Amino acid sequence: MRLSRLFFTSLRDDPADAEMPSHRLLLRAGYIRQLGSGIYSLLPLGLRATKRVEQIIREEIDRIGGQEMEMPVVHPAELWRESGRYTKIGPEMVRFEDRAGRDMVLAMTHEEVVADLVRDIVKSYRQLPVIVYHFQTKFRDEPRSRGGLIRVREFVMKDSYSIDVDEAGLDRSYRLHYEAYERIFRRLGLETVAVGADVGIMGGSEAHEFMVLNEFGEDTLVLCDTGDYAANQQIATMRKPEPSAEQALPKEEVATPGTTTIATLAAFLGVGEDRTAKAAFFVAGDGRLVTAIVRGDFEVNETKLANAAKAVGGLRPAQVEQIRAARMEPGYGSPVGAHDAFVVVDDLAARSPNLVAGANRTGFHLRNVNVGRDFKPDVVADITNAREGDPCPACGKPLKLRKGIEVGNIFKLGTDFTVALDAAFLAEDGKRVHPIMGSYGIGLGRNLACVVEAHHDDKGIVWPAEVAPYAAHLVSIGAAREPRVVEVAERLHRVALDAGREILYDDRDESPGVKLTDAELLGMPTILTVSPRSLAAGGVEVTERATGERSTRSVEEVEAMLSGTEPVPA
RNA sequence: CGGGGCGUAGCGAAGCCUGGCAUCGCACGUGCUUUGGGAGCACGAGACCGUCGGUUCGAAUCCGACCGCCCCGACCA
Repeated sequence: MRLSRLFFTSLRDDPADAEMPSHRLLLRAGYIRQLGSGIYSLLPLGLRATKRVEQIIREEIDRIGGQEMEMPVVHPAELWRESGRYTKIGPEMVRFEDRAGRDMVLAMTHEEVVADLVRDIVKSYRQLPVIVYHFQTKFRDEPRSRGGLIRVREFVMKDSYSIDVDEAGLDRSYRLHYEAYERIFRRLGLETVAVGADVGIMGGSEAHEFMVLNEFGEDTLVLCDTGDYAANQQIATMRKPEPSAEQALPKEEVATPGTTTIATLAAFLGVGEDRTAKAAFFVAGDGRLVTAIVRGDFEVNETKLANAAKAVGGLRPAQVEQIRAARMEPGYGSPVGAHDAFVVVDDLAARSPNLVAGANRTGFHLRNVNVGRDFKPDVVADITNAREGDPCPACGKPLKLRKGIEVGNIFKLGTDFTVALDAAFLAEDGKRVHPIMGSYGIGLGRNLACVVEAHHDDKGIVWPAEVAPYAAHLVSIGAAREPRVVEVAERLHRVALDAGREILYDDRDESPGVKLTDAELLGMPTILTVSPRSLAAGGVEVTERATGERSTRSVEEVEAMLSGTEPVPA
């Protein structure tokens, strides 16, 4: 590909609103352009790199028996009503009507369509197991997109779906994907850690997220150095300290003016934060107020809380009026004397005696509050966030908190979708059975961005060979002065083309500085420089982008490399 | 949705406070020179100053509303 013809332009200056290296570099090097918030065009270079990511994924999913197909982006809303997600999912799903007034949605994911196809096609256990997958556009109207390609609203995802006869089959499909993902990320040059994760709107029983550690990551990971524990903070557990063993003392009210936070309260009373109870207020799907109580030295984990309070439905932060309606006072709140609130207490707080808790009266707290004696919890569960340094639940060593970007996920869905759509097959014993599904996603653009995050330097992108849009970047220098430069460069380009291994050829009439700088910015693994100087030195200067290592090879040698009789240097 | 910030040429910015000819660098076009690390000179093209409304003799500048984008939070497979 001649750079003079390529639909592309590089930017000399960093775009003002790009913060992450991948965003900055993909923009500057002419791989992507933004159309709107969270909506990007892939320019020719960007598409080529994405196709290479796609091909790696395709090969690895094919290898575990996946069958590629393609499902639509626009779905009849009816299908989503059948699964129950039409109402369960909020405004992140785009809904509209077609000309006939039928309700339609833009696909956020494809479990419904797969279940619908299974209902149509799978009649017998003999047809299972099956893994199907496709690369398809998803649209999710995220409340906030960010980080260039890291979090967008429209993106292409590889989503695969396993359909199995029983749990053992699902375990196998899940394991196959786990292993395929490890191979995919290794080939992409990404170091990942698989963490246990919340199942979210997918439902089901088990999920892992493959995470790349990155300071711009949106998820917090809880990791143990020994490698025996890794989980998303949303579900991470830890060993909790043993509360002091003491007798329950009589409750007493104490004036604590201006202490609306645990820190100010503990300081005012001269006690540790671990001797206080913290209240957080939410409103459940059914409108009830949910009060979460944790010890003051811990924080409420909303995912765990939502799972513990499942009985009352999804949670939203409560308004002041709603808290007061339940006879509690924000800043000085506790379930003592409250009414009509669903109370979830953390297991540690429940076991900790004589805590300081809100008196539900501005400027006052209660000493020696004891859960069970002074108020009754509806649920006692682990609802706190793991903290840096908390003991690992597996081995007791201190846990670490790290930021990560989710590059892939795998879910055990179970039979939720097949039951909802009544997709069933006849088992060996003649009984109607709902197959068990799994779903497995990898976002292409996000992975591309993560590759750049992991493979760049101060000059530009440094593509791993497997992802590079072109294996080599040929630069001609001094072409105007020396006809032989053009001759050699053109011949090398021709040779590569004829061998079906197209390279990027900078034939532009630009200064050497511009061309070399662009070559480094664009990031192909090998830079081939043809100039009067290189010809005088015996041929073509070959630079490995990753190491900066340079050597001069004869024209014939380079021709051989490009025509494939020798591997293309990488 | 809450908090903060920003919208001036393709990119990056100044001008706005204190109203009075639309400014700079890079990029772009033409010509000459130059050619191994973002070249030089000359000439040139390119902006309804995000949109709408208001104030004013006069608005990029002041006021109001709206739209868009970025960052933090909430949210999220």
